[in-house]
Amino acid sequence: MGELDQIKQDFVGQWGALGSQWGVNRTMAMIHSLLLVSPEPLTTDEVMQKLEISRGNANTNLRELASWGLVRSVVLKGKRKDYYEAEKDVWRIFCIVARERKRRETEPASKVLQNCVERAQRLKTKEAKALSSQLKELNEFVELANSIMDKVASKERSALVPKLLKLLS
Amino acid sequence: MGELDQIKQDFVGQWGALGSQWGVNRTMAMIHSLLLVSPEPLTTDEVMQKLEISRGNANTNLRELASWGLVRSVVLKGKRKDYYEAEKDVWRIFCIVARERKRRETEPASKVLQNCVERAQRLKTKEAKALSSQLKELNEFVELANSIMDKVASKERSALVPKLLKLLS
DNA sequence: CTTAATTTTCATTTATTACTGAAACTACAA
DNA sequence: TTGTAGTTTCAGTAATAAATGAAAATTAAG
Repeated sequence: MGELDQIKQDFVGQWGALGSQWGVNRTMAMIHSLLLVSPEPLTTDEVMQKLEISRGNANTNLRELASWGLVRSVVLKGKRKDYYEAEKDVWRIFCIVARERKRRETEPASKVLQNCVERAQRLKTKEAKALSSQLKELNEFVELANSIMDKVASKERSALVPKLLKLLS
Repeated sequence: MGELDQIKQDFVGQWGALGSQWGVNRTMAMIHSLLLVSPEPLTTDEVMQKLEISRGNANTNLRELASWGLVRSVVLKGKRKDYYEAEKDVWRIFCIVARERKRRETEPASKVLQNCVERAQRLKTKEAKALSSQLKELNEFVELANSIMDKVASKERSALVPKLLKLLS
C-alpha cells in the first residue's frame, strides 16, 4: 500500500473511532470519511472492498448517510451502478449534523422534559417546587442550546466565525 | 409511587436514553440525573435501590462521574458511608462536559489528524495535495471548535449568552 | 415481456459493551 | 489484632448493537 493510502486508512480509522464516542456507528463514520477523502464518487462495491464490509452493511450505512444528507448518490453517465459522494465542505457538514441531531434527538428530549416540568408545576409540595425549578433550568438550557445551534447553522461561516472569535477574545 | 417519583423516573429514563445517543453509557447518565433531582446526597446503596442496579455497576459509574467532576462525594457528619451529590448548576455541567470531552476525545483526535496532514504534505502528487488540503480544512475546523468551546466554557453564562444572542439575532 | 444487473431487506450470527455478584481489599473501631 | 462496615475489582454473563449473506425486490436494457 502506498503512503497515500496509508494516510487515508489512518484517517478513516481515527474518524470511525471518534464517531463511536459520539454515538455514531463506526462503519457509518468510516464510510463517510472514506468518501470524504475520495476524489471520485464510489460504488457500493468499492466501499465494500475498501473497508472489507458486507454488502448489507455498506448499503444500510450509505442509505443512512444519505438520509442525513451527508452523502448523495450521483449517476455517472453510461454507468448502471449508483455512485456515492460525500459533502466535503466542513462548515456544511457541521450545519447538517447540528440540524439533524437537533431534529432527531434534542427536540424530542426537550418535549419530554417540558412535559415533566408541567407535571411538576402542578404539584405544590416543597420538593415538587425544587424539582420543577431544576428541570425548568435544564430545559431552558437545552432550548437555548437548540436555538443557538439553529442560528449558527443557518449562517455563512465567513459571516459568523470572525465575529464570534472577537466576542470571545 | 407518587406522582413526584413518577416524574423523576420519567426524567431519569429520558436522560439515560439521550445520554446513550451521545456516547454516554445509560447507567451513568441515569445516575447523574437521579442525583440531579435528588434534594439530598445519596449513598451507593440508595442509588442501587432506586435504579435497580448492582453494587459494582453503581460504584463504577459513580466513580466515573466523579472523575468527570459531575458528581462529588460528601461526608455527612456522623455517617460512615460515602454520600454522592451532583453538580446542579446547568452552566457548570455544560462547561465540565465541554472541557472533559475536549481533553479526552477531540484533542487526541486532532493530534492524529495533524499527523495525517503533515504526512500528506510531504507527498507531491496531485491527489496527495487534494488530500492534505481536505484534511487540513477538517483539522482547522476541529481546532476552531475546540478553541471556541474553551473560551465559551471559561466564561460566566450571564456574561456570554446575551451577547451571543445579540450577535446571532 | 424476459432477463440480468443491482439494490434492499431481514433472519441469523457475531462483536461489542455493559452488568452482576462474589471475593478481595481497605479503613477503622473495639 | 480481630471484627465489621464499606468499597473496589474483575471474571463470568447478559444485553445490546452491528454485520453478514442469501433471498426477495426492484430496475432497466435488450
